[in-house]
Amino acid sequence: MKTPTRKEEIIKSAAKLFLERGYSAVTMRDLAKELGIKAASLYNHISSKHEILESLIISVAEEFTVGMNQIFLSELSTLEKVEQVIHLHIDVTVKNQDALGSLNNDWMHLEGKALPYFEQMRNQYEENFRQIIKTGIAEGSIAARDPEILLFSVLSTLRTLYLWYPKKNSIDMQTLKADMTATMLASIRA
Amino acid sequence: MKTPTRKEEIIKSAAKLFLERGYSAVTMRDLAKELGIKAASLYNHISSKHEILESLIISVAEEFTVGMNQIFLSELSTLEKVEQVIHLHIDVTVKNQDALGSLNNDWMHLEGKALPYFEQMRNQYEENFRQIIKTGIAEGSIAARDPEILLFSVLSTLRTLYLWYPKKNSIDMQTLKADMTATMLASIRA
DNA sequence: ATACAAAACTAACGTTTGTTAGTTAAATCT
DNA sequence: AGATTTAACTAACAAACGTTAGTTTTGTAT
Repeated sequence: MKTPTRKEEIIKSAAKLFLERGYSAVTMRDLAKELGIKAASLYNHISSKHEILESLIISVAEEFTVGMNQIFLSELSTLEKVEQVIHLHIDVTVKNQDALGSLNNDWMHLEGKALPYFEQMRNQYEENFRQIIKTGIAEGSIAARDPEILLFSVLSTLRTLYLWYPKKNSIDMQTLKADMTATMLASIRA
Repeated sequence: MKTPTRKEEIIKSAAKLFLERGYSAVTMRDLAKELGIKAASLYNHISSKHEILESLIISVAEEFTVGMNQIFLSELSTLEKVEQVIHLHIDVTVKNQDALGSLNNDWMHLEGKALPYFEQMRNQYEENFRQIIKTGIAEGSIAARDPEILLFSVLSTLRTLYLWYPKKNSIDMQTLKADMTATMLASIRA
């Protein structure tokens, strides 16, 4: 647990506010007030509001991408791969709770190269997941329903976890993983 | 198909832009440009930006509330109730595609009485759904897992449908309802 | 005590924001 | 045709926006 730099503290506070109100509705003065300083002081540590959004979203997106690629290229069975994806999602979400708000709702406000870069990661991620599901259907381990519906059904739940997890921290990590995995596997299993 | 009033056209355009960029990121000048007029002209038809958001969100929320109450109070079996809720969600989503963006992401920007009113409807909706699920678990028709996880899993998928449906309009309504219902019932069934 | 770096401050900038006031053009009704 | 309604316009406002420049305070190391 190294002590965070001031920049990291700013980004963390920003993530929290972005989650509550959305990127566009949070002003630099709001963010400054949250930290007990003036808006201009923020610029000793960060170069723009956009930089904050970018560093929030891109780092988490890369974490998802790396994890998914690893699973996709592994030698696991199809259902084991799905299970790993679920665990990946839970882990990344729990570790980056607030940032996931921006990733899900404010990615369209990314600027410059960051936007296509993000979109490409996101598409790649979905495509990998789609392939896993299609393979499962072909080999009979996953139900023969429309693959888009199966994909979107699982992905929706995973992507919305950030909204629910913080409110139900009575649930321990063990139960969360076990019950979520059971529920989602049941939804797609043949 | 009655011809829409100018006000309705404005609200419809607003819904589309709010969906794409979020309420706070859309300016009255953006909205005016979309309609081919000047920003000031909007105020001949609407009284404020907030009014637009409010009418978008509240009307759809009420539609959900009415539908859910009807199902909740019906004599159907638990699983039939869940099925009806799924159908309700699909119907309302397809009919109000764009407005669902605001409902899901911008409800916190509601002002005055509209905010607590919305929150109350939303809580009531979730509570009704929770009761249905708990009853199902008690009577053995629904899997004995954490009810919060079952609830959030199904609700997440339903609430995110507005993001997927427009992109996959190759899928016909018949298949959509059938496959979604099958998938989600499988996820919670005992 | 002095020097240096980190992090705050005040003041201000040019834009953009939602909105109002007052006026004009087009469409509909009598 | 004249009157009325509908819906557009131009011009402008005060407030809030992200950001810059220059300065002062605070904490740490010599």
